[in-house]
Amino acid sequence: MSTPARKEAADWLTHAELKIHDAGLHRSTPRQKVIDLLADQDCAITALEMDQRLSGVGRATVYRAIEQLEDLGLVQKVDLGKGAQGFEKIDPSGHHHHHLVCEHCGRVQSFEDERLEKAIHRIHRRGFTVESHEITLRGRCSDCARPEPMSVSRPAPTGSRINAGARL
Amino acid sequence: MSTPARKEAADWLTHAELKIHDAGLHRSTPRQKVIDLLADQDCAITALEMDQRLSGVGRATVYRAIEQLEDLGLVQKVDLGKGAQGFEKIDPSGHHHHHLVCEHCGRVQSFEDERLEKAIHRIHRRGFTVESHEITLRGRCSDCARPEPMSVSRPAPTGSRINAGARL
DNA sequence: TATCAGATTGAGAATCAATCTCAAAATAGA
DNA sequence: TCTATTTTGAGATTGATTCTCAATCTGATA
Ligand SMILES: [Zn+2]
Ligand SMILES: [Zn+2]
Ligand SMILES: [Zn+2]
Ligand SMILES: [Zn+2]
Repeated sequence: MSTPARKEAADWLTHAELKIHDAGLHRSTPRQKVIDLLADQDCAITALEMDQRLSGVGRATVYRAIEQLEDLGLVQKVDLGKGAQGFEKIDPSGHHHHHLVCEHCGRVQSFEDERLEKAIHRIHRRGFTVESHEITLRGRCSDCARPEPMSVSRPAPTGSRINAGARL
Repeated sequence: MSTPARKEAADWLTHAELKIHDAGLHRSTPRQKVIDLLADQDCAITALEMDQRLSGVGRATVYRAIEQLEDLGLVQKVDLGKGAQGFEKIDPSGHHHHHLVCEHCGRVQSFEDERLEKAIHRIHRRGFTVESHEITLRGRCSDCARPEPMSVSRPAPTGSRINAGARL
């Protein structure tokens, strides 16, 4: 397939590999696996999930690679709620999305909103150089509509916590 | 003093105590200390910091109280960067601020922007009920202006990681 | 005020993510 | 090929958060 998303992923991969090389880093198999996995994702993935999915790559290497990619401006951390941290690639074109997180089941959706981006870019505070921004909308997805019956515990719905980019 | 901030703090405290009571929770000294401490803060404070500042209150109680207050919609978690989680009170009036986080030293400033709020409120996605939002701008504070000389390590500036509401 | 069911507490253990260590292995360039 | 550098990963360590559960406290009622 050759959806725009797939093209963007390829762009990012090329761009990432170039920057890695320029930084004088070696081209090692374990790190490359981490990069390839990130290139495949449309949205955030946690470090631990990467570690689980990548056989033949040590935990330390996963965390190290993520940190290097962060330093090179190739990936960014995103807050997935409930204290979970995820990482997703930063597209060189600047194209990006933000997140809707269901407080109840933890499901994550992505969204884009041009008006919001404009408002963000208009913000300037003296003495502070803004380099990036993160926006998270919290609430309830359709599966978890309120009002919740006054049950004691919260039987969280099943399913992946991260739902790749349904562009609504 | 009786600044607007101080008044808001008092409002929150009253509101919080009422909600605690309505929820059928007892009025215990340890939990009250947690609530009082939160009422005093203008911006986010970490759970561990609360634990350190509160003598005569067990760690478990601090975390428990925070969770209860979260469930009652009285406090919210905020991402302070570097994986640090903070908590701050939610004013019943809906008045709130967002955060600027220095990627280099971790300093946190708060800001308000009406235009941004308007843009946020205009966002609607079918099947998702937005209940709250979190916005974080990342970058460099004046003390940590780029470009950073190609030093090996990062000598983070000293000082508190959280800088209360300088409304710029 | 006495009583008691239910709420609350906290010391310490347990869990879980993330970081660190360092000897061994892999890489890039000469 | 040779070697200086970079990279790796198993396991130990750290640090934050959660859990456990017997002892204590509270609020409501008699
Ligand atoms: Zn995403
Ligand atoms: Zn944006
Ligand atoms: Zn704040
Ligand atoms: Zn807002």
